[in-house]
Amino acid sequence: MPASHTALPTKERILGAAEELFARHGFEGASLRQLTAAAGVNLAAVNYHFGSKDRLIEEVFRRRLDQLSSRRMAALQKVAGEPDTTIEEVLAAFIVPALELSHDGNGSLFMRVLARAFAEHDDTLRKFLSDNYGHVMRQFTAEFARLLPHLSKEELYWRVDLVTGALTHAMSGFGMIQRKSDVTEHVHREQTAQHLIRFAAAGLKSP
Amino acid sequence: MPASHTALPTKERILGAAEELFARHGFEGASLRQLTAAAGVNLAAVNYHFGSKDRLIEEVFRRRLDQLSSRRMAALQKVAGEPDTTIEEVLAAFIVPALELSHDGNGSLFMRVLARAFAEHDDTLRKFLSDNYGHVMRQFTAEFARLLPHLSKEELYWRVDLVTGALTHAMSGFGMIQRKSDVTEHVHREQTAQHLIRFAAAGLKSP
DNA sequence: GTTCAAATCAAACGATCGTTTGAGCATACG
DNA sequence: CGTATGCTCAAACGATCGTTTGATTTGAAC
Repeated sequence: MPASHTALPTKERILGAAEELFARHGFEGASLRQLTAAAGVNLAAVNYHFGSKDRLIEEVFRRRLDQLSSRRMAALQKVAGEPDTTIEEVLAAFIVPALELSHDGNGSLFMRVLARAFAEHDDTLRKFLSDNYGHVMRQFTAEFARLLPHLSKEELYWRVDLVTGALTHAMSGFGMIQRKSDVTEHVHREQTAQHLIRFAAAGLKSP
Repeated sequence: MPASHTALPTKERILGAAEELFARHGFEGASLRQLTAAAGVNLAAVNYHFGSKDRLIEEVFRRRLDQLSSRRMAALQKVAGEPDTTIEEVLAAFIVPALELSHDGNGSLFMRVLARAFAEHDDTLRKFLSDNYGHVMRQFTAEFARLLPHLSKEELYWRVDLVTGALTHAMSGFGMIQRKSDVTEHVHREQTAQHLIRFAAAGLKSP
């Protein structure tokens, strides 16, 4: 049981420290000794609570992606299939939940972890992400296909891949983009979303 | 001196194996023992020829980026500053040399190494890349600024960052995109370049 | 107060890491 | 031939890795 003087239970503290160290040093670069020291827990706690380092990595993804995916799906359902839906609305359903995550606690660190997972062409990790969250990408692609009926299947996949690459890259760097002190965080997030949506929409719609 | 029956000298064999293993397993994930075994050389050869693993990593970048950067700069010089230059021409100067590299031997593996370097926010590596090859990015950005005078500095940086993110992501996956058997490699490369250029140009030019 | 399971702990496991050493081999030059 | 010189090699260095163990502590149930 968790000690009462600690703010968070051991499991949560490990997940938080893991997210930060995986973002900064990669999955292989961050050791369990650094990680447990940063979390203020015993070395053996990782294997006790998660079973192994690989399962801890999966839990780091699960904790954030469960929420992110369901928010994206919920936002998509509001516009999917409607007769007057715009590309920009679908992109907003994809981007805004990720931006909300980026501005919530250590969420921006998680976007860096996600960008690493993209760059690592690790088969095990890709299969885990595809099995558990692939349906989200398929739903969005299907909606883009409906709104861009003149594009061939091949052309559509190309553009969706380029959009996700650009957005993942951009959002993994959000921690560094300084918000000007004369705009509120909410306004800043709104402006960022507009940047990304305009750019991605132009790329998708290009003739 | 190299043994006469081996096709390549030890240094080249190490660089080739390093490129492949860094692409597949990352800089920390690929060990010198895997690496030297794959190259068919002795473990100590890395430290003898390169001094350390970190210096080997730098050499892997240097071998490809020296060529890539000079080709990009040469292509840019042909259109920079001219009165009738188009965005598409500047993007071609950036993209085509990278595509040529991707289709040359293990070049596509190097693009994956480069994508990893983007994802790793490692300060040492970023400084090395910025110090040695940052002038290329600055030249291209300056030319984009000339062709897109209505964009604010901030807006321009945003879009250039999104373009490089999308392109690096896309090109790191080229090894997997299957060329249809009824098109020659040259035609395939041409088609790929047109995909990327159209997408990026639309994003840059969006109002 | 006793019991019992969950949680934490220090310590050690074998494996692997990057790096170094010193002997041995090859070729080129005197 | 003798001898430098460039290179390769097996072996070992200390450090660190993920994981496991067994004892100890904790807190609630009875």
